[in-house]
Amino acid sequence: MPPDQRPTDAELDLLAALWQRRKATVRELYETVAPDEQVGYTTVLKTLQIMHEKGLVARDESNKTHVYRPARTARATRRHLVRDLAARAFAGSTRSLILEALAAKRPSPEELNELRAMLDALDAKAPSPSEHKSEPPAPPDASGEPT
Amino acid sequence: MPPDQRPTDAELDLLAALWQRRKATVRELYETVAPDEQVGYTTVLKTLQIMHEKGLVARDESNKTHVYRPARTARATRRHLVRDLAARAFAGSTRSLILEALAAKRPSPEELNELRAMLDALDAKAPSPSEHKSEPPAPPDASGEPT
DNA sequence: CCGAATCTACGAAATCTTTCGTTGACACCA
DNA sequence: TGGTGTCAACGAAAGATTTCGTAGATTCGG
Repeated sequence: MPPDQRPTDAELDLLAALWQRRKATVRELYETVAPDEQVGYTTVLKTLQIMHEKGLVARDESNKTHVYRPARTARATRRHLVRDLAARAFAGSTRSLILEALAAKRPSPEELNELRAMLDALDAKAPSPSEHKSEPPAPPDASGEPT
Repeated sequence: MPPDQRPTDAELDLLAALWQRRKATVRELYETVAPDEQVGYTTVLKTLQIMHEKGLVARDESNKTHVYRPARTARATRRHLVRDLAARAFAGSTRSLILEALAAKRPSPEELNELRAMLDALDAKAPSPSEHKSEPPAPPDASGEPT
């Protein structure tokens, strides 16, 4: 029953679309996703229904045409995915995941400065002991989607 | 035939064990992995055979007891996984993946300095145009496993 | 040489994921 | 009102992954 499963590939495609739109109908998602992936309308519908069962999305059923939205924020899901990948492929080390990500795509000088700024912001706040309670003071969300 | 598939979860467990040992027999991997995961010997064997078909591992068949080793370096596979996650969950942005990873586990001051050093090392080498040819000048592998 | 232990290969069940066809409800409009 | 179109629900096929049992070969110790 853990409401925190890792989305499958097909599910993640839909989540990604939902992160951009905040909310959407099946048809909207179908039209967004169908050009890339090669899927039919009912496939999208069914996947959303499964995601709803799993608690990955919430939906508004007050109208005939249901409106879906992510059950968690993009940030929360993404963080979960990063942690999961760190656990499975980086022996639990988020740090070495970051190092590898840096190597994976060499950042531009601007991005390097941005990252530096991020690091400075992080140790400005004395390394807090509480790993679980408080959110790390929202680092600038560079992703473009709504938080 | 692309020899570059994303390892499945079960496969990644075995790969992780192989990254540590560099090479191992089925039994060794079984004993490594069985306590955590709950799997039988032949499951491990079968999975390795499949991984061999897929080109994820190579094996020495000169003795009756085959010896397996990763077909690619941990770094290459990890980088692939990072890129893949960036593509699927971060709209292709490795940078925002990194930012999320920083938020996921606040690094200690030492780690922050390490990361800073890494950034400095990166822009010391003028951002090379060639994205494909040369490896980024091996950043210190902080992961503990053999490269 | 014999039996026990160990190994690979293979097949197939069990499970999870992805896909789509069909059905019935409902809405719209000519 | 009746036809057309859109919708959710459902079931089930197709595909991928994970699991293990069984069979046959090899090795090893007595």
